[in-house]
Amino acid sequence: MMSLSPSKRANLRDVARAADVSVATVSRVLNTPEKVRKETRKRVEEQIRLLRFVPSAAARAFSTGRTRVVGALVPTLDNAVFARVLENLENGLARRGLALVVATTDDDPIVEAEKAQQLVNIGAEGMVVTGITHNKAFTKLLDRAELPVVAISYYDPSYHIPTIGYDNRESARLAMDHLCASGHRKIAVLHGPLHFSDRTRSRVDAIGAMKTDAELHFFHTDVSIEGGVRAVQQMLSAPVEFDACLCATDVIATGVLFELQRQNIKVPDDISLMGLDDLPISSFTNPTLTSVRAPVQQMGLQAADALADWIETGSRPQAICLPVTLQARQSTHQR
Amino acid sequence: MMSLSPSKRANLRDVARAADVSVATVSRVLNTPEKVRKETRKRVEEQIRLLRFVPSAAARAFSTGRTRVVGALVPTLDNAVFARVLENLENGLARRGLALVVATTDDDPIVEAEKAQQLVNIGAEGMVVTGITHNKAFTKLLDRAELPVVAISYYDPSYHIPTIGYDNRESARLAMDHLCASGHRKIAVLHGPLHFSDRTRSRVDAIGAMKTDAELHFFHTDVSIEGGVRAVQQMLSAPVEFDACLCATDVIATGVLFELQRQNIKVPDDISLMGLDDLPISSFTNPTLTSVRAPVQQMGLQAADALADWIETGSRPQAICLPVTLQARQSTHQR
DNA sequence: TTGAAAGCGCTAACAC
DNA sequence: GTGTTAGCGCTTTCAA
Repeated sequence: MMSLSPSKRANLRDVARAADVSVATVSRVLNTPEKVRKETRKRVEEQIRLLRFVPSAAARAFSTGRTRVVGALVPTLDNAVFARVLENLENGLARRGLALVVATTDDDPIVEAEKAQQLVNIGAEGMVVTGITHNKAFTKLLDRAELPVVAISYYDPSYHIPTIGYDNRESARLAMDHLCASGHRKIAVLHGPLHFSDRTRSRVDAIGAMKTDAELHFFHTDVSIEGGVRAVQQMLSAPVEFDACLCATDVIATGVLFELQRQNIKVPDDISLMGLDDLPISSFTNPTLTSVRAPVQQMGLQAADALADWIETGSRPQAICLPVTLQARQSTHQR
Repeated sequence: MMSLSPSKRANLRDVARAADVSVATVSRVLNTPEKVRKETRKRVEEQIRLLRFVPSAAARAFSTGRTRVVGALVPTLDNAVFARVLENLENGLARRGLALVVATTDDDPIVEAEKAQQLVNIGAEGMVVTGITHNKAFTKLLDRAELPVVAISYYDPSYHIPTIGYDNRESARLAMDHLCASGHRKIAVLHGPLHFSDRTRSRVDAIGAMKTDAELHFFHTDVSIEGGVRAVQQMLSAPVEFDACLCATDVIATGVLFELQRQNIKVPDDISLMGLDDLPISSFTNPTLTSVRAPVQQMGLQAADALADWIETGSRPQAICLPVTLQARQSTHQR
């Protein structure tokens, strides 16, 4: 049997006509099959197959007002910590029947605002953003669109968007406490760009604000293994002999470790090294890397649930602060 | 001035009414502002602001038939190689005004088929899938939906979906050639699950099919750093003294390197080590890790362009085979 | 259990 | 440059 308009995709009406039922019935077969008499249903399903009918998602979204899509704005996927967050966000959202659109911002608020606009344009029902540093255009957009939005990787209960994250300052403090308690007094702090990343800023600020008799020197580099490698040059050419190096992320710390080893500088004998975030790799380097664990898995899942609840019930979630925990390993030791 | 129906979001008609123009004019202000007289436009824009009007993405998608969303099915984000592919896919698609929905499959064809259905349900205009191993439900779905779909990370010009990737067999062969040419004769091959990943299968098959007088032993483990760590135990408890270890991915090789070092086994003096994929980390380990580069960045960008072209022009792309290149580094040497 | 019909909010063809 | 209007394909009352 041939279709009469061979080039066009079949729609509900075509199926209804072919099965000799109303469009309402076809719609029911699709959405609430149990409400349709078995014979009728069979007949409709048969025609659906024959006509290769695929319901139009756009029409459906239009009719129901739901796209089942939410967006996530993250700085990059090229850092394992965000990739892991996303993996868990996606899993959590999928369970709730929501699809995840990923947009990378490179930690640039302007790009972020643009991509956020795109997310609104495609009809995202909610959004996950990273941190609490956003520009005016972004804030305005959210305000207009009135979307459920949660901010992750940061905790600030007073922020106008619910934050579901952890205390970056606390994370840095735990690290410093660990280093100071084990007798380190000359500490190099290596971190990524401060300008756009509030995570980095919080960590570095917290370190600077601590009352300690340790001598602190701050070095700035890229957030990448290579960034860590390069930072070692800076650190070694400083007029100080450091007994510890604290990196604002494990990614940098990994690079530092590799470069120190390459230069035959022993960790932790010559210098203690620690990172923040606790990536999976940190458990396996030689020496294993002391770090402070950021609860990315929980964070991804809880953000997914909170956002899904918000979208479904309209009730705005409370901010959540997940605990960070020191993971003392071999790369630091008593001085 | 108060809205008369305070609880409902304004639509085009409301704005038109308020600005005393027709809906068409408002639509033009939104889509082709240059076609509207400046004064009129100002008036409309004013009302858009006042009424906090946000165009309905769903209605727009319905009307134009375009969602501007494409989906990507990848095994996981917890492997840097896929995270990098996605990063580049997203960048490439964003340039073309397309948003990327990410769905992870865990390399399970059943999950893949389900998530593909979800992608169709949300109205994806196209899809990127990983590899060419898919189940019946998946194939049927694509057949029905008639979506533009490209397969990445694999090259097979005869496959029914255009592949944009690289030759996994060639990649493995380059590695083996390198090892054999430098005199290695007892080679341990470490790889992830064969069942679902055609990339792994191709690599392992190609190695097995080579004419070589080297003695090959195959070991199976998880695709993770920890998997590499554990595989070392297996390898060492085999009744053979290996002079080389070839890992089907750098992720595993990284774990192997760490564990060998921990056990004080020297790479490459005691055993040569190499991986496949060439992750960024491989350039910085000690010793640096010999690998074969998979062109993930190019692949992501080219897949994005090919898919965007296909969606826009309807012309199906040709398969593309990107070159893989040996990156000889310190972890392998002449025997 | 099924059908008729009223939208949902926008775009675009056409008329003025 | 601007207005009128006919859809787009589905869901969802309300009646029968």
